[in-house]
Amino acid sequence: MRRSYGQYCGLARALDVVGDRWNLLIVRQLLMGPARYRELQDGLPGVATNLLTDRLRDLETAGVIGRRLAEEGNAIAYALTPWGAELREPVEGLIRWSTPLMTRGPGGDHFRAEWLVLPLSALLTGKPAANRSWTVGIAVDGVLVQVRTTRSGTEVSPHDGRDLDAVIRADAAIVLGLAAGVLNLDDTRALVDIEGDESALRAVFNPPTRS
Amino acid sequence: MRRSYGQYCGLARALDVVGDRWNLLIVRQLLMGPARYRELQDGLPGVATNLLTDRLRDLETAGVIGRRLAEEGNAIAYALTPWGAELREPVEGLIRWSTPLMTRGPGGDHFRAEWLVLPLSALLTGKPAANRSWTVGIAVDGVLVQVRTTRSGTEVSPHDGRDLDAVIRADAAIVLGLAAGVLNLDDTRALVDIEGDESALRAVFNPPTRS
DNA sequence: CCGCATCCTCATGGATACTG
DNA sequence: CAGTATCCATGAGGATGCGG
Repeated sequence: MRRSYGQYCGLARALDVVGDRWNLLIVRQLLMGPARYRELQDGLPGVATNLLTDRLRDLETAGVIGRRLAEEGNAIAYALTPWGAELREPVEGLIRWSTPLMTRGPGGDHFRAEWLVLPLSALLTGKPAANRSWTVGIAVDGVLVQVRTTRSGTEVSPHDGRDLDAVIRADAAIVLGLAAGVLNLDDTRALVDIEGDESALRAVFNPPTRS
Repeated sequence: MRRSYGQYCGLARALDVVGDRWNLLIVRQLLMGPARYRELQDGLPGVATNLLTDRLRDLETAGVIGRRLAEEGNAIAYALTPWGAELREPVEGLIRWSTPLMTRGPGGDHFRAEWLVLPLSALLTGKPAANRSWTVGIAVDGVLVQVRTTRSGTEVSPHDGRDLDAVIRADAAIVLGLAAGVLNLDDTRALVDIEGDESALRAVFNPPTRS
């Protein structure tokens, strides 16, 4: 663990635990589900193996993650503890805050379509619910993410094979702009490829009752 | 700025901006209002002057804070930009997450009563509103923080001199436990000193309709 | 292969002294 | 008061080794 701030302040103590470099990105990966060491390394381009090991130990000691035997074979899987899973709220808060940084586009940065699951969840949750259920697919870089809106809320996940009312194919920045509400479908018509029932996409991205 | 993660991911880009050591603690200080260099240094025990200067420059370049002339004299004051002020949400999320780390008590850590304003705001906001307005004082280490509940919400600030319906004097850990709902007034009777209308304190700490 | 541990280099952080 | 300058300790990042 990096040197403690030594302050009796909630933010300082939270950062003593998850403020070290890579820690919150490890949590991001595990918020999408348990993962093995190799999967974490793949999802965190640039992390050194010694750092990843160190951070996993630190987070385990602090009670944020746990190690257990993976489903298949006798390998190790890492997963969030219940307390660790509660980091979803501040992590999604930071993701919402980062919207101005994301709508600039990816530049030369690494990108994995799986990284869209959390931002879409953070941005779409809390929007007014549609008057019926819709399941739409968002295709970025050949990866299909699924958004399901019901009257009780919105959930985002990798595509599980179920029927989709519509699919939109676009760049990540466009998708995030649509989800954040800084872009709308009409303005981006030339930049997106739509199949299926377009009203489903409107229900997801443009809340039905705006006025 | 520390080396970028180089990931087109909202969390990674947010951390590229505010993930460096001390950055979020500087934001914490500025969430309580604009401050001068000296005040920041005082509120961040242990920070080296070169680091504070570096971080202030980084945050200014990124658009999180701004410099302007202070009210008095020709000194410089630092303040959050509108975008920087939006960090309140993720910061309060981290503070709420840190509750288990805080109820252990301060240990040997530095403590300033002003640091209670944000946690109390994060923990008390969103609790069911009382059926009338109350203004209570919370005295820790001789510093008086004021909590005002109205039907429209709860606001926390340093005491501004107005009349208080009640005052509670206790250790910081007790106060945070009460605000987080892991302690209640009846269990901590021996550890707190109460003046004034106790029902005002119950309205603030123990939501009126629990069942 | 997977899951690390070790070694090495260099950038960064921290403490202190100093200056316009 | 509001920072610079300097020095040293620490941590990050990359390469490689190695047991199961």
